Amino acid sequence: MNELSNLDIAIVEDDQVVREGLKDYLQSEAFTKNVWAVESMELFFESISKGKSADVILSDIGLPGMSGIEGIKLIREKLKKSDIIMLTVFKDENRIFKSLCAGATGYLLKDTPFEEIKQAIYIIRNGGSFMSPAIARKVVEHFNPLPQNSDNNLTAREKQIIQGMVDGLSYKLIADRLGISIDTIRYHIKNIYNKLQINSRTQLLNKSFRGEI
Amino acid sequence: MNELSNLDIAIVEDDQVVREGLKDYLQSEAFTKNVWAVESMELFFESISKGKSADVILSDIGLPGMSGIEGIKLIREKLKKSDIIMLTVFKDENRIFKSLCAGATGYLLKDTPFEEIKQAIYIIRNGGSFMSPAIARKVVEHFNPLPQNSDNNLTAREKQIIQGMVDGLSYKLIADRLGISIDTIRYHIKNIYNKLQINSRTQLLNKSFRGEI
DNA sequence: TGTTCCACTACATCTTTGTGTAGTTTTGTT
DNA sequence: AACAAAACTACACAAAGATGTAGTGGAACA
Repeated sequence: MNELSNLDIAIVEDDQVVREGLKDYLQSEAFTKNVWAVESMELFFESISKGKSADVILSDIGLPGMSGIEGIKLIREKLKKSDIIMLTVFKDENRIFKSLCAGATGYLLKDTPFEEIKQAIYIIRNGGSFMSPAIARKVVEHFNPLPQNSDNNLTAREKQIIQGMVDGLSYKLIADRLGISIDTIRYHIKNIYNKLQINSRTQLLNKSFRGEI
Repeated sequence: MNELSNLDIAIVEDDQVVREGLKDYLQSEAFTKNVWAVESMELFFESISKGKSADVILSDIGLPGMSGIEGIKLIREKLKKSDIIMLTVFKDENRIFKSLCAGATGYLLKDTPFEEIKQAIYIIRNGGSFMSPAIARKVVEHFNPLPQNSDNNLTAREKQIIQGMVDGLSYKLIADRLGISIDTIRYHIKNIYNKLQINSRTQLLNKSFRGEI
């Protein structure tokens, strides 16, 4: 791993103990040039517009005024080369994915030891990414959701029809594909929609994309 | 972090040096009960059916016969409580996401030091997850893809119409929502489909779900 | 003023989708 | 054999979707 130096680090954290403690720790590290800390996103942007810079931003989510997640989006536009690491108590999937979708490159829980925060900064500035293990688990499980509830008891034929729908085929083309009549397609679709309690192809597609069928 | 003990660990790796080296290392660790190694997935399943067990499976991807990824899917069905960690040279997104979607709970690159593999096992068996930093970066960036090519130049109004389509609304309901006539909806949809070179709502939805618009 | 882009509206027409009703055949189980 | 479930087929009809043609008005710009 390459050595780092001269990093400007910004901390956005409303809890004073954490803010000052982390600032003191990082300031004492040789790889940092300037470490500054503010208690809100608004103050962060104010400092940026006054000329302060930040290679790495450590940001809480629950902040007074603008939330950390909202702040990321704006940071993403203004500071293209900065890395944003969430440092927060929140471990719900909603906030995890909103943060990642907004552009965070790291996600650490609040109880992460300072030494590990430093390691995460190293890793991230070297092109990698780091998440607290529990966060990484949720991210990994996002890609392999638990087997869906199959009590909608679709038959094999019905699943074939659904696939044709998802593939964007008209009833006629699905019928051609399966070698049956278009009226049989309609018959099956009637049953499918009843089982799934929907009444349009769009709803079917939404369910499919969400992994519900 | 809780101490672990009595773990059965299986290694599926066709490179003999890595396979034996890793087996020797893990066997010497106090938290392992039994460490066994095979050179293919087929042999892995053969051993399982003969009564061997595995709490953690360390698996390569490029294996003779059945690939590691195909193996995960089968393992996922047979061994619900096992953790599968990929240990591989491949760092392409295709394989990363296929592995995660198949159910892997960790993903390590081949050059990961043995000590770090051990730490990853600890983390994963304690409910977390661990990925090599470069892998984690690709996973994180998956959630914040680069800004999409916007040269389909949809107008603001067209985007509103698309949103109504994605929400599953009929033309009539979209018209109601926007306070315009249904003929205007049709007019916009004609333009939208021309710009996107599609001709059905399903194709529009597919593009939307893929993030192309 | 003229041009371009955008939004809005209307009409016409054909295709596709969705739902109800009715009946036959096939397959699997008891 | 009887029964249930699944699959297949047909007809009817209304609503929704897709596409072409035509026209008006507003905003921005040269």
